[in-house]
Amino acid sequence: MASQAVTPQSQDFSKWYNEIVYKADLASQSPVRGCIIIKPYGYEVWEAIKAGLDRRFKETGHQNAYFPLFIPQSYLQREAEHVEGFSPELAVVTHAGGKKLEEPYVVRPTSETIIGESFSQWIQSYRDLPLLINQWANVVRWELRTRPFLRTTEFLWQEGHTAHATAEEAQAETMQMLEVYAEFCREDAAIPVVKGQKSNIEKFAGALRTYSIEAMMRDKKALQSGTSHNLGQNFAKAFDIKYLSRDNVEEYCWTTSWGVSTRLVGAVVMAHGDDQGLRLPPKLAPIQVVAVPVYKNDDERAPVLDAVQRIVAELKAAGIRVHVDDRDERPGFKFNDWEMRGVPVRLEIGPKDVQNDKAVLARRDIPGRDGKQFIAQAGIVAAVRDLLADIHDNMLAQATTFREQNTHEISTYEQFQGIVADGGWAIGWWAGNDDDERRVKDETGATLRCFPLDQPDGAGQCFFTGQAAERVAIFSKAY
RNA sequence: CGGGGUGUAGCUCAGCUGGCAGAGUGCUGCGUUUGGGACGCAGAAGUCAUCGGUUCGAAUCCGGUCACCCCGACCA
Repeated sequence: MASQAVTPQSQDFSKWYNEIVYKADLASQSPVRGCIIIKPYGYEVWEAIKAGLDRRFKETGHQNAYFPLFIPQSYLQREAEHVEGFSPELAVVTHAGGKKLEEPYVVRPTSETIIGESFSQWIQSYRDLPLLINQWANVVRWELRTRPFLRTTEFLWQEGHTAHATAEEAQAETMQMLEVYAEFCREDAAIPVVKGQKSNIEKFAGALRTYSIEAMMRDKKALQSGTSHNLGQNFAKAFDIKYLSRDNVEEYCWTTSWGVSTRLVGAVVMAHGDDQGLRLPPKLAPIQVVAVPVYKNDDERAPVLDAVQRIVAELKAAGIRVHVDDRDERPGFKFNDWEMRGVPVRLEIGPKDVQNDKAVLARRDIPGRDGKQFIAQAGIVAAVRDLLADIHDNMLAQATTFREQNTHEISTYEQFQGIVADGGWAIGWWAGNDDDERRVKDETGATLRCFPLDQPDGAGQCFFTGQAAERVAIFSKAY
């Protein structure tokens, strides 16, 4: 049951976020430290995310498979950077079946190693390439600090793993999947993202290059919402992933990996939510339209419910996800309750509407009277369909405007510090090295989110070192 | 792993100068209500984190343990 008011975003954003997660019934706390229980309503949002992505993966030629949860510890050690990056956050199984294991198993933090081992067996010839695999799975990373959906010890995700004959093909795949993520965020989640390349410090342990999509949350912080890695030949060499070329020469493959997780649920909450609660983009909303019947007494009840059932049947037949709230509560309570849960459209039908063959549609993205329209019952399916499309467009536009208003070009470190202190993204020319990047982080709390793929023409002067710079970077506080 | 805090009803918490286990909210039932968070009446609900100690008597005082939260460190 969603209940009463929520802490305003402006007062305490973290508190607001936590309350939304629980009050909108997305998740509940679990007995296990750092883990959450994803409740049916939250899981349905994840299922919609999965469906949207899975369709796109298939359309781009990928197939799903499933690899073991347990990975022999020695596998991780085969790629030097990889093991160094992950060892602090591994959960290791040392005992099983009442006995100490000969070799411990690591609970997968990601599957490059065990999938690489398989790839080395599956791939013999250039004819076996490219190999395009995806896995939907759970992974475990023993994080010290967790937050529901954003960073949990166990989480659900997908990890794509591909092998290619050439460096160019691997790079093309890396960029293609980054675009798939960006397109999904825009078209299904109504979240605008910046595609960019990660700095050396932030790149994936074992990758040649890491790319990410970065989204701005309502508190102006950045959330890395998806990553795509060009792994070069690092894992191919560590796992002996080789093929015989057309010229009968043995060559190492070029591999990629890419993933998004249940963190996306958190992204949806923090990119769209307001002080009334969650706001779900129509394509991901488990319930797109909630029908609330309104009546004063038993005489009014029957005809109102008849009309509701008739309209709901029409909407369902048109493939719209509808729910009738026939609980014995007052309408006002239901309005607030469904707003907390983020349902995009509310359909109200009362005695007056039945009399006039009308209905009321209220949209979640525009509060109050301005978001209400009185329409004829005939043609309601088309009206709802148009409204859902319009809500998506409007939510995307709102989020885009918000991001633009809070992204600032800077050319000096002083300006930079001002922007970071006020919240928001700072974008400027950057030529610093790893140490410079760490210093900026230590001094301001902001990290280099990415070098955007869309770069301005020409060159400039680094706002930190004063050196000539070829690229601009986005810096921000991040989750 | 360092510093601080909290464990009492499903949830939020009061009770802590030792003396019958409490409130708000939620839940169940009945009735009145119903176009923006209604109200009345009746009810169910607890190993007061845990183990030990002091005491005639412990939610309350003392000690140990465990768990969780916040800040820091850590972090695809």
